[in-house]
Amino acid sequence: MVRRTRDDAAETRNGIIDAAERVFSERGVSHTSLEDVARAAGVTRGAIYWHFRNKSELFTAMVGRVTLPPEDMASRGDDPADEDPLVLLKNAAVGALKRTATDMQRQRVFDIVTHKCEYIEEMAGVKARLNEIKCNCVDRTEKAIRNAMKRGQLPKNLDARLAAIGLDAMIFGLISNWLADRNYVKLERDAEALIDRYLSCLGAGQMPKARATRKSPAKRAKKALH
Amino acid sequence: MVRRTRDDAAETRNGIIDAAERVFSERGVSHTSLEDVARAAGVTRGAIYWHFRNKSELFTAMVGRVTLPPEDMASRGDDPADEDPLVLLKNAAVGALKRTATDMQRQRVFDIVTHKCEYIEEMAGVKARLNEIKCNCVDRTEKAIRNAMKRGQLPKNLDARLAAIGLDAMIFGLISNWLADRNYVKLERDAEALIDRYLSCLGAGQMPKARATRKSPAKRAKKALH
DNA sequence: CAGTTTACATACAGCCATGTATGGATGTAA
DNA sequence: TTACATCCATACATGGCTGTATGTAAACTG
Repeated sequence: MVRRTRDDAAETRNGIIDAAERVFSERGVSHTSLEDVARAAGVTRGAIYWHFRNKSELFTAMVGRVTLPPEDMASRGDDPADEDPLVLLKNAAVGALKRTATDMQRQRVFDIVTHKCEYIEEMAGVKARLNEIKCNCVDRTEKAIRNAMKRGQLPKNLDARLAAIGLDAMIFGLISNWLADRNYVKLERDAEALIDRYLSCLGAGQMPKARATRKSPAKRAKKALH
Repeated sequence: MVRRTRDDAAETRNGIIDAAERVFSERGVSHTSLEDVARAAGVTRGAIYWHFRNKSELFTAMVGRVTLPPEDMASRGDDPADEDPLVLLKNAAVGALKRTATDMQRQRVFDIVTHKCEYIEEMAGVKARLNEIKCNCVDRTEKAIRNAMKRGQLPKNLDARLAAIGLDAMIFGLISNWLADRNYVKLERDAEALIDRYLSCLGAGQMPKARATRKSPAKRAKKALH
């Protein structure tokens, strides 16, 4: 009954979203009532309805609070001034995978987004955002690949668009599958090898020593990395 | 009120599942009531409760009725007797993608499974099946890659397990993204190029002429295909 | 051709979630 | 210090969905 200050109110709001993350990831979005969220947050539905119009808006706020893996791939070599776009792209991809593997909050939210909610018209807002993130991600990956082509790191006749689509699809698939079953792959351990293979493979046609061992491109990338 | 024969009953049952496919893919699984399904099927809830214990069982039956993309990759070169496992694997992957792009029913059901339902304990049964399908898929892909290595189609030091995981993740990611946005990629048109790139890249280290153009491995595969 | 089972439709009871309305206590501004 | 806005709890009304119980006509069985 004690009325709180503005900061306390913000804390309450964050607490509600924290509770929503936990409960949503346990019971799924549409199977959890706002009463469930309220109990988990130690408040009543009144508090939730004060901060959010309904469950949908709470969910949107929850998703909007975190950085999702696709948009986590910042500075990925899509700037023409980048000197080694291929390594930047690799680091961005591996970093996104590893951060996903270690950041519990991002795990929970991305798990909710991929396995614990249903995309119907009511969710058009969140779906639009996710879609925009994805398109943006592919576009920037494509640019990075194109830069790498210009700098001779990748063959000239590569279809940059398809290469970008394939890479992002693989990353998404890896995270999605891993979230569904952590034993599926040791994400943190194998992230670099998986990305390395894909990227170095793209440039296979350019690698003179490629014949000796498939690892050579990866080694080159690793060397350039440090 | 007209009591039907056994065949009519089976038809009713199928009609219910057909209706469930449509309504689930429109409104999501947990947001559709059995009344919705009944109306769409032209029956009452009584008919549904006669054929199924509850919505969960109806959903399970719906999923069990179709062949999902991962298990659709039959005869993929995982038999040691296969002479050209790499081409078999490629055909299996491309075929699964193309069939997904053309078979409306498989599209609907896989879309429901990936974007229109929530995986909570209640769905443990379906989740377990999907997981088994996925593990089985990766295992067989790994065997095919291993066979290709034995036959000299791929380098000896390839990590077959990771290569299989990467390929399956990419296929899953492509289908999932494409179902969420059909403009994302022209799946049917680009399926072969995407798979070709991945597989030919795996073997890049073995290709003597790889330096000339990245397409050479793909060409070889295509030649061997016919 | 009677009895039984099948294949549904209809009717009923009950809960649970939602949204809103109301109350109340305290911060905040004048 | 008063007046108002903020922040949240409580109370209430409502509807929708579920599961089951019951009804019933036709098919099937002997």
